[in-house]
Amino acid sequence: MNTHEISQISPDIDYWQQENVIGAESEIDVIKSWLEFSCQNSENTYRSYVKEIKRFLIFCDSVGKSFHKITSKDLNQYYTILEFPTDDWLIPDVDMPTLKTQILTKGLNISSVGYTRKVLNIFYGYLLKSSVISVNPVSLSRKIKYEEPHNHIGKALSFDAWLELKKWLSIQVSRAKGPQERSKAIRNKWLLNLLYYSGVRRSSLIGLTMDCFKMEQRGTSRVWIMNFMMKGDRPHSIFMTDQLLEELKAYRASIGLHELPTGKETHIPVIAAISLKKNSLQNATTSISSRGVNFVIQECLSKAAADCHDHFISEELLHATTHTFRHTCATHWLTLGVDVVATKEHLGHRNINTTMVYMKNTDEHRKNEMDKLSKAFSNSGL
DNA sequence: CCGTGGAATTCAACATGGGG
DNA sequence: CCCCATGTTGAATTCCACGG
Repeated sequence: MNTHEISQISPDIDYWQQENVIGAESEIDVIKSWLEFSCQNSENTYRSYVKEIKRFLIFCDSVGKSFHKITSKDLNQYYTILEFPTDDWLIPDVDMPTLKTQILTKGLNISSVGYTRKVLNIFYGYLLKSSVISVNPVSLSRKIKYEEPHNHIGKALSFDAWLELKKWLSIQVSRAKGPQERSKAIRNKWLLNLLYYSGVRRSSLIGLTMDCFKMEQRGTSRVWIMNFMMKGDRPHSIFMTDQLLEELKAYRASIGLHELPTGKETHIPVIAAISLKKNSLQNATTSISSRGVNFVIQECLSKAAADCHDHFISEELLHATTHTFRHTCATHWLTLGVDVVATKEHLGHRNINTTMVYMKNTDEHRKNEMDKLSKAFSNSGL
């Protein structure tokens, strides 16, 4: 992460005389303590914030002000630059940039400008709390309005598309030529099925070992569960469906392991990286990287789409990404009639509203529920 | 109870590096 | 020297929580 060291950004430090309670003696100090304060839980957040603050400091420099002197008018100008950069903010097509400000390849999407505003608001909020400034200029700057995407529905695969993909994955295994190709097909089939049935995020999968699968006593019955880490460093566990367990067994059998995890397999990755040198899945000890997951999935999807004769399904597959499988999991569960609370627990949402977004057609859902209720009534003679 | 501030993550284009 | 998986990083999205 040293490419993101803050100290590389702004070598000229103003004489710092702000009164503050964080003990900052320079601009860099302030930024460092802000990052430390706000990004305790996540490398990703840290990286994002550093990127934003880096770009913002270049802007501050261009208007000849230190960040604690920036006005909301300056900020409005900054938003405009980001969305509609003038030539002195754009990286030239042919030559190397001559100006320090030539950092943009194109205007940012409005949602990204909104994101920038949010991060700056967090930053200036911190400055306000630490009495470096007395008014937050961001809160007085122009609001950035944009449509929240939130159309999860469009981001899930249809039943047909998933079935097509699942079938395709199996065919790849049976048609594979040579051990290398076969290993890959087996691993890919397992990866996609795991994503679909478990609905976990890509990041939860990285570095996971077979020990994450355990049989546990829950309530009155014993169930297989899968343990992993969620967003924000939170541990989470899900109940495994029979289908997921079957896929696990199939995968383990195909690489010569015991059908079910023994509990002492911290050296066996759940999703293995297939390197060229040891071309067998059996010996693989390193987990796939996050970039690797994307690569593999993109490859599968585009090939499956090419092999598919149905134009609509083909399009669906082409537009899917890793995260699509999480959406697909949620949407399919709810459509198949799993109740919202169970789905919420499975996905690890803390707020039920998040889960509700996946409930596609409320009328259809209500109708189904009414049918269920009618049946329950008549079965119990009420 | 919902709108928004805040936090954490995924996406994708380009860069890199080691093995055959 | 090429191939392919992995790194890097700017951009875009997703999700949580809390206060009016």
